[in-house]
Amino acid sequence: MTTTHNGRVTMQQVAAEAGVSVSTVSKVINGRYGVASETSEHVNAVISRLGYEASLVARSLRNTRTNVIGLLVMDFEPFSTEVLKGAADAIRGSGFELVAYSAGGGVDDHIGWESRALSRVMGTLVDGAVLVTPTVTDVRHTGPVVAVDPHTGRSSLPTVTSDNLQGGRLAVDHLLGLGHRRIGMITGRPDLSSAELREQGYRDAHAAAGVPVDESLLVLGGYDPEQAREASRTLLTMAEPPSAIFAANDISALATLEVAAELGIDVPGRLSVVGFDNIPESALADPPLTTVQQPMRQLGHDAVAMLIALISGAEIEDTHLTLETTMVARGSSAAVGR
Amino acid sequence: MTTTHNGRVTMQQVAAEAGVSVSTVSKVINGRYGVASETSEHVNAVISRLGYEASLVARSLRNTRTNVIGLLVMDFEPFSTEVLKGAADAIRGSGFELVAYSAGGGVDDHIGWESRALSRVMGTLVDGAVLVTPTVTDVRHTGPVVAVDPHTGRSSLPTVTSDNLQGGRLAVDHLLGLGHRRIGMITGRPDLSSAELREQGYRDAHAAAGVPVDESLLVLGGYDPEQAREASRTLLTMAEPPSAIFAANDISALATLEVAAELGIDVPGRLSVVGFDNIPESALADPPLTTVQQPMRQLGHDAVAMLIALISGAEIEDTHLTLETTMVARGSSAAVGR
DNA sequence: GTGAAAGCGCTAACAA
DNA sequence: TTGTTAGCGCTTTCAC
Repeated sequence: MTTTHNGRVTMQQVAAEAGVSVSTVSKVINGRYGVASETSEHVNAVISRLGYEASLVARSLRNTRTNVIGLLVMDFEPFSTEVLKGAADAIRGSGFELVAYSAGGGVDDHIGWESRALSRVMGTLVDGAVLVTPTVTDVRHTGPVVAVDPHTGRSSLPTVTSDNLQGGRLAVDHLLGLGHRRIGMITGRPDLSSAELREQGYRDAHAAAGVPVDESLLVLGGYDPEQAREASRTLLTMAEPPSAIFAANDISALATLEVAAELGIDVPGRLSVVGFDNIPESALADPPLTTVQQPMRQLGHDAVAMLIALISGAEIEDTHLTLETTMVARGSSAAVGR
Repeated sequence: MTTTHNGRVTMQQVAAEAGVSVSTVSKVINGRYGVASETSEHVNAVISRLGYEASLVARSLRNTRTNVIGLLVMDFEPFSTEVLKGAADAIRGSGFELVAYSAGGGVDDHIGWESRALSRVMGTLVDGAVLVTPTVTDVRHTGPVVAVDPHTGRSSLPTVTSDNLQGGRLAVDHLLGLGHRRIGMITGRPDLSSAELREQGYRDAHAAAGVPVDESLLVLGGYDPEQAREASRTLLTMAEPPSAIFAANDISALATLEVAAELGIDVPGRLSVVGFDNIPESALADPPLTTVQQPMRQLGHDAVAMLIALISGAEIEDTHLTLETTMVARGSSAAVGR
């Protein structure tokens, strides 16, 4: 009995043990016709005795179809894991399996990680992929792909996203309604359409209220906690600091809360903070974060549903889904000067 | 130029385009010696022009080492995704990539999914795997494996888990301290050591306080929301219902909260509820859930760290890590009869 | 310095 | 009904 480098049981070994050829074993496993029921039973017995299971990799290499869907993320942070939960909801009972793949998040990988990840898995490991916050508009078309929270610009990819413009307005209208007139913004990842639109919502809200925008109050946060800390510090140590800050995502808002605490600034007494996403962690903050809720799980769910339809060759009427956002008022925002 | 069934660019195509052989392309990619720098440059140019990236699958099939670590879960629910976040933390900068694989969660897959998943990926796709809440004590040893929140019984696998006995005691001591004497328990998945120990903690706390345990007050919840709803209903519609319920995990506690609301039972006025895990969602509940915090991300982090050490062939002193739990009092528990 | 050939574990067309 | 063979995309001897 030949043994592989590692302990894995291969089809070879099953065949040898059962005294048949590999192809017979293959036929038994895949339920192909033309195998004597006796042989079949015997082979199955050997299979379960040896605990054999076909290698996903070898099978993928050979077959066009793998029945595996990939969810490609740059990193497993709160947003992408919420999307993942939704994707898992949609996978259940679909006959597909889900593989979530993190490209590693190497520094130089920041741009184009999705093309690389896609090339590595598409067509071999997975039948299609969901890309979460990709850094490019287009990927060389290698198979069915759906983007969640896509890159700016007209994308040729099917996309699923939240109504970020509306969300941005919601957040800033909330603050304006509380009497704030000097509202800082920690902006998001400039390459993502979501960040662009949230900022546009900020501007629209100001325009609608007739409040001029002070450009110095917009600081880049890049959806990144470290950058957002910097940005917060910049805003809060200005000569004339804002009385409220709208952060483009919850991670950034949470960073703002930390910086405010470090600087001894009372929230919401002297500073109101509003985030975006409503990641589960936001409710745990002190004070609990006021934020714009976007349906992250639904994003994942709908993206997978669309992808499965695409893989099945269905005609999709609308390949650009936009989901609603809602305001969630918690303890981090209050009327100005209260 | 040969084209594959799907749009993927293969090494074949790169070789053809560059006018060299596949093996030369392979050498260039892997930085092997014995390639003219001129050729190398040319090939690299073609590679980036075509956007080629080696297929993870084909490469895995050929190589023993893949530098990919697998995290195998039955389903992506709050607990496993928290573990995943921690695993991602540990992966960063390690040189490994992370693939999270959900076995699909088919009904008949409930037992033994991990053996199957493991066979499918180990030795080909991944160099080692973290198993989250496996249903078996032992897996045929196919390579480095670490279990998080393992099965009951002495496991031959390295494990990382929380101090569930202490956690169970913490929860019930908390309730006893509030004056509760009739405390129901919604138990967890009977095959998991965590569930067993949490229940033991419940019993120990009672014994220490000299309060007898009413066996009819322990109902199976299986860590499952649906089962936990049933269990809650059973407990709350008893002739003499408990004044407090300790649920073996937050998912179950959240279900209890729902059932209580449906039955018009005020929490914490007439019923106190304590969970276990402190998943982010627990703080969002109404009322916010009192719970035992276990370091889920740390579990994932430590499991991956141990796994990497194992893969590197390091000698591990202690292969059974146990992490501390702490009590988090929120709004769902209060003094009895208040 | 380069390419031809074998083989990783599997499936499918074809022969026996 | 069964086995032989070729080949999926890649890496690695080993000739040239």
